[in-house]
Amino acid sequence: MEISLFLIGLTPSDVGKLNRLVIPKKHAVKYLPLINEDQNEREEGEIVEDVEVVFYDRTMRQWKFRYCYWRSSQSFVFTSGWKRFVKEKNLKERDVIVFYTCDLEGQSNNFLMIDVHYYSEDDSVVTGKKVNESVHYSSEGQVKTQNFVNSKLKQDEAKPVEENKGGFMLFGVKIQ
Amino acid sequence: MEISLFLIGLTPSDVGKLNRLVIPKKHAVKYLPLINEDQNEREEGEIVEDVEVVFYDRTMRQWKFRYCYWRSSQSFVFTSGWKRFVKEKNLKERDVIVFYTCDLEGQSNNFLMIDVHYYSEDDSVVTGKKVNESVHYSSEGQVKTQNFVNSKLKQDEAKPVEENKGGFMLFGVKIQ
DNA sequence: GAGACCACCTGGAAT
DNA sequence: CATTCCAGGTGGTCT
Repeated sequence: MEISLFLIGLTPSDVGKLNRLVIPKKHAVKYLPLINEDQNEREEGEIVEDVEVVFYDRTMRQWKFRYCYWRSSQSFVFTSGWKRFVKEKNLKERDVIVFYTCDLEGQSNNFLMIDVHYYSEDDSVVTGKKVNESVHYSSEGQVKTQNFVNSKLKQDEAKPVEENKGGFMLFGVKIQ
Repeated sequence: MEISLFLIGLTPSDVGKLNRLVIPKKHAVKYLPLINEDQNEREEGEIVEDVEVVFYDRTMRQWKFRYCYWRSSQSFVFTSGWKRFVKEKNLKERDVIVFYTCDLEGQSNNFLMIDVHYYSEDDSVVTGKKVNESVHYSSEGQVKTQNFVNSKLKQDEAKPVEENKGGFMLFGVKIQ
């Protein structure tokens, strides 16, 4: 089954000329590989300065991003590879990307997935908060956009979808 | 006594969002600390990439600027600290900043001073030249703005004020 | 040469 | 209050 890890609502900068995606720290430290955030960390811990992370989209196309920490702004970012993703997925501000881990019934071939949810005026949006914090969906498990909305994902919270006996859900489709 | 080193007439960019002040090269190389202008300069010459320069205004408030060379535009600039100066002095384009060195009668406590001359329509301006090159004053030693105009400073030229026996001039005021 | 990438910087907002 | 975070920037390097 797939487990939704976190969502990111895209800012103008995320899809603009800066060619980077800022990963909110709370998600970065929780779900992404450990990277060196500390100036004087040079121990055996195998903590590295940056790392290549690999995701798959719904078509199982592979996407690689350089994931690193910018000390000066104390922020976690995807750099290399992000621009291509934005262009080929035609991402715009307020679109939402969703990160999943795909756990295939105890098999060892877990992998990470990435998918996009294009912004629509129809989606209800919590007002008065910035994009990153205002993501939620009003539908009851209804597939609204690209056949891909997990119901009741609210307020940028990661929330596993419920398990289905005898199969698993992948991008809103039940696999037997 | 104080010695006027040079003037800079502020451009829109100097007071805008670029957060930098371009120092005309002729003044930078003549009056400011040597910084590394050359790609392959790595010798013992103690020439550094950038430097913090310290000035004092008429109230003896200290102002620090990062002074560095931008290879891409081949220009000498103040960066860090400049924006705060612009904001707190409420500088606008065509205002003029004046750099002084303050030489206290052979004492070793020389220091650099910075002051502002706010633009006024009354000031006659040489036409047809850009702001940086068109600075001059029409008054005959008359203090016009903020009690601070040194007379006959023309065409962006550095020109020492005449010495006064028994004291020195500081921001247009004779110190005994 | 233009664009992508890289390691920095900054101000405002949130905490 | 001070500190952290991060959206929006920068110049420089490489391709």
